[in-house]
Amino acid sequence: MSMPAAIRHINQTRLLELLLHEGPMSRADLARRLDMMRSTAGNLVSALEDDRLVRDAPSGAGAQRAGGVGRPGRLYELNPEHSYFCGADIGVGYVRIVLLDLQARIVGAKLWQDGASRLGPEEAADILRRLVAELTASSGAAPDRLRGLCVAVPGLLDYAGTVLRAPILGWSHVPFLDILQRELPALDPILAANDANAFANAELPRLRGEGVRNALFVWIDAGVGGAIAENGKLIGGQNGFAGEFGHIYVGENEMDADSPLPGTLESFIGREALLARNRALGGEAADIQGFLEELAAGRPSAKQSIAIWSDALGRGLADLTSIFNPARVVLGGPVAPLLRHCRDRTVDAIRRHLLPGHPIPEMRVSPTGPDAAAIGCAMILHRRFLDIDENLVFGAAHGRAEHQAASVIKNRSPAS
Amino acid sequence: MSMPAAIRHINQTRLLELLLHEGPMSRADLARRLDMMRSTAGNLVSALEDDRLVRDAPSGAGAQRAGGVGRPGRLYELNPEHSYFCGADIGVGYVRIVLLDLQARIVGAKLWQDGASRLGPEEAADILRRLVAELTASSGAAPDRLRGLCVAVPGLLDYAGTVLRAPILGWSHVPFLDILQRELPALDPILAANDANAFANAELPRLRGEGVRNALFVWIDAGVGGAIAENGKLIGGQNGFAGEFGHIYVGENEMDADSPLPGTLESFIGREALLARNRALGGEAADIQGFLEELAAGRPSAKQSIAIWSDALGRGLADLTSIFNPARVVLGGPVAPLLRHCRDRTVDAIRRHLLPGHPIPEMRVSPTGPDAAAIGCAMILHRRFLDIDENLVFGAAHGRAEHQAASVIKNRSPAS
DNA sequence: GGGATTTGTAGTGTTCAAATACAAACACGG
DNA sequence: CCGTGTTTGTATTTGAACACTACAAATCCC
Repeated sequence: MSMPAAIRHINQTRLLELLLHEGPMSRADLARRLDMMRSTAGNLVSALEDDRLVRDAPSGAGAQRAGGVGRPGRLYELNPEHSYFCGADIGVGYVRIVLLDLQARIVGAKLWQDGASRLGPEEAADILRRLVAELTASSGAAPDRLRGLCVAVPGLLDYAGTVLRAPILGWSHVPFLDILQRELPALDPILAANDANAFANAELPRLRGEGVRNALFVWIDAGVGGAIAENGKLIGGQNGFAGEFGHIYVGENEMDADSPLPGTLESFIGREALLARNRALGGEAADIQGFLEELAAGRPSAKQSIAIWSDALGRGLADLTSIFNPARVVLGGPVAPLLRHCRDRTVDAIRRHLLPGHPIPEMRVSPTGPDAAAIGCAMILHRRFLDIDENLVFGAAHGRAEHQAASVIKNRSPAS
Repeated sequence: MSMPAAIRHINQTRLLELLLHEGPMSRADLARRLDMMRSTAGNLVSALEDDRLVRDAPSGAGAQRAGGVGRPGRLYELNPEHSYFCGADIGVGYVRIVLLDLQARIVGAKLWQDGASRLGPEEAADILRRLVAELTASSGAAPDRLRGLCVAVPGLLDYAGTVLRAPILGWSHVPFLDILQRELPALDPILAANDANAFANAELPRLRGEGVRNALFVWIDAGVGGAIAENGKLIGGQNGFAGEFGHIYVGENEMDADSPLPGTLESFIGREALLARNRALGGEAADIQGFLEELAAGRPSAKQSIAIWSDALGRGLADLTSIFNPARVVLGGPVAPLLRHCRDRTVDAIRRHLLPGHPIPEMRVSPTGPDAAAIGCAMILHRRFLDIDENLVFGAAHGRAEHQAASVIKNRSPAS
């Protein structure tokens, strides 16, 4: 990138991110926050307004600043209609899809369901094509403003978008990204991501708002996945496999007989493992809902099961805490709400396995609903659209392995 | 940073790093590699030459390019005498210190030893002051060219440079960085680092040269520490504690009775644990050297001990591999050479605890000698001196928690 | 209604990199 | 030994972007 253009790109990006995170601001506000001259900020805003990336904020919004002395400024905001980002989530018997606008707000969602059918990749791509078309139409999003699609899959994906294994779906070595790109040629950036990673991306903006930049995300469903945020960014590892917390060793008394790796976290705290232990102890629940009811009813089997669940989770999180030193742990997925009934025991277990004085991360259950993975996928596209393109600024040499897709030439303005 | 200056800073940095990693080059070479005009590269080189940061490469070096058509270029290199970086390592009964020049070459080293004395922090600072003075003098480094000191400590440090605990030294809650800054007021950037982290910094340049950007470093001495490199950079965590691999859980059959956390990796593979198990099995070795001799002699106790050591290490590395997906694992420290006698068994143990097809990291024993931690400390300073200062380029908002010391205003040219 | 205060904008200057043109240094071939 | 081709290094011009200054516009307060 020619160099003056690079610095323009940096300043544009800083301005757009500021509007995203802090809401409507005037040119003068922007100049102060970005530490530049008002004239420069004004120049940038004018250019961005010409590109329709920002627009006048509706007069009501933003609450003109309180200490109303001097000429009031005109407030600007990101133009939500400039771009839309589509995120999806494929599971057993369902496909979820959501649409975010440039302000990262949800403007629509759809759910396709079909009993217990295990979707094949082509079938999934076909459903996605239909859902994307319906959703953009019903949301009133101009089709040429759709800035890509990202699909979450409950399995292991490499950077090339190949699903190496997704046992729940019965997929193995499926070049899913290639299939998607073939079946949906109209959508330009298409990405595929692991579901636990997508979940983490849905949670990251909240953590950013709270100033938390180092966190662990643990997704507990049938299997156990996760992700690691260091300094606000997720870690990928050599092949994009980083964050597989389900296979760490926590003890000898596992429950899930089907587990290919005995003694691992997943075989203690995954859904089937929990329910199997509960049954072995005399319970009858067939799903998490039922288990929580048995727990509420005070059945000893349920109490004992959740105690073991809690101890295993604590053992695993203690290891992860001593490895990563996160400020927070966010649990997500259908099994995560169990934490609400054993938080103290879990924290105690973590503490017991660490040296005295070691900082214990805050434990949270994700407030995001079942759309979390789909939202996270859309967030990946959204962030990518607004991020600084470090390759262009620093030149390719500076590193940063390419994530999940070839470098997109940054051109936020449409061909206008 | 005023903006044209920022882009100048980026280009200067790219140029200096290119000279560092690839050796002497001409202005035309630089222009090609950095994708800029020859005139621009020439301008940059002239300015850097005025600041004495680069100089003509000695005519012998660099082997004027082969296809000798056209006017030959004058080769430039980093001026090694422009800056020196001092790294140190404090252990039980010894203090090591090394000096690197701007080309990251070792220009001198010193070792202070005194039996088994446990140094106090003030005492250590005092010894360091003497060693630094002696080393700069004997190396012929101009004192005003010394660009700081970084000291490794075998214990847990936070970003403020406080040693929370270093049981081997008997330190606890020691504000070591403050003490160093008070006792060595002449040295400007003074940092303190964990020894395993420092070790990792000594290994990073080699990995970079091999194109490995995701790696684990495991330091095995009395205790077990480590570090994680993601995309070429070490991970710190919320307080700088990330990389404490010694406390992950690997089983019930630990050996070190003194270990405060039973069942952890450290209580299986740390030096005392290994030697204790060997003795329990009939061996007599009092140190690693002795153990290796017993092993070479074929004593069953030693064979059995190293098998257990290997299995525990494999169990721990399997967990870490599934968590991080590193391309390589580098072992360092006095106990690391044991791997050479049980590599296959260790790799098998890792594989057994992972799902089939999961990539197994390459296992290496660090080739760096006992100076590794001190060298790594000096490397931290060296890299910091040559790195792009992202705060100045992106503005403070862009993030990146400050590492180990307040932001240094980038000014590579001395007050000349 | 006048003064204080803040916002937005226009014009000027500076610092870069890009582009171009040209002189200098060498190899090669006759 | 000398011209030709090739590459290097440098001088000059041009353009892009921000910093800075000055000033008009809009509002509040007294």
